Amino acid sequence: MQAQKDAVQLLKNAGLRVTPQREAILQFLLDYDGHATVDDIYTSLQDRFPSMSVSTVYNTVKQLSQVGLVKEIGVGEGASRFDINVEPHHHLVCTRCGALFDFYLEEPIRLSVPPEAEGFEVEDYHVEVRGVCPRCKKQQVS
Amino acid sequence: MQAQKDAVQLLKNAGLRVTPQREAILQFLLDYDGHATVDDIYTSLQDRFPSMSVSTVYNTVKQLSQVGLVKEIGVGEGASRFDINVEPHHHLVCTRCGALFDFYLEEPIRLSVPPEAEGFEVEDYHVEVRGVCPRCKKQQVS
DNA sequence: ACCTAGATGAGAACGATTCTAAAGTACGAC
DNA sequence: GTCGTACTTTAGAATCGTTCTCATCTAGGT
Repeated sequence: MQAQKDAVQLLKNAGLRVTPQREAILQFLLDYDGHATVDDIYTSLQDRFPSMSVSTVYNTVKQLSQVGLVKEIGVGEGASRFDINVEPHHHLVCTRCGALFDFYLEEPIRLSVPPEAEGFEVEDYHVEVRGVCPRCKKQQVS
Repeated sequence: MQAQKDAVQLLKNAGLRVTPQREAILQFLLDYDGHATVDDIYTSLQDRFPSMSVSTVYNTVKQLSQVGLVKEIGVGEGASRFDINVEPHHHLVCTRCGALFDFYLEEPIRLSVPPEAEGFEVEDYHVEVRGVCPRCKKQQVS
């Protein structure tokens, strides 16, 4: 019950109401090893919450990301993914199978802002590296 | 007629059939100052091609990007944008108004690939910097 | 126990994109 | 120049991810 307590506590600390659905969704993300989509969450919780609506999942992950408990990552094609790792980090995306890996930059980027964007106030940035993951490289019919 | 010749020539060189629609779409992108969406292209060419279908625009931009004549950029929310600038470059996105600016890195990124992704073959990468553009900063009710 | 702001659920609605199938056309071969 | 065929276009349906609506429900303070 330790892990379950954590989800409840995190919600409370964030000032969010604790509902069974939220608790389950946050707990799912805490336990999930990877980057879950809304559909991953929704289908995985079907057993426990047969009547939960997709809207609830969308609402919840949106709120969780607003309070900084999860991070939304929208890379490549298809659905957004949600990451319990909220430290600034970046992603490798496999262009063959869509697999996603975290990575960190050895040093922050240095950018030269063009004249038209003079005064642009940087909030954060994200690097999306595209390529072929090791597994797909093996299966390659090169 | 110089510009028009260019589009035709580019298509031929790329090994694509030259149709009036393709020529117009490529020409539109060559002339367009910025990052056009499919809808920008579609609505702008309504006058000249009243019966052109959105599918044609999608098909065409997909082919143009396959042969490297344009680059698809999918940043932030909403529709993909298409860029005639195919040099490697990156983007500033305004989180308020969605405005998009090109920028270049002063030096390439250095990344440390995590163990799970050992052997990942990098094809290319794209940096998306989020923040507030100068125009929105002025209008801010801070 | 009660009230009420906020959360949930079902399904409709939406925007971007892809698919389908039928009709049309570019362009190489003759 | 004409012909044939593989490729294109078109219109609209279909799909996918996401948001919206609104009636019902509930968490949590009083």
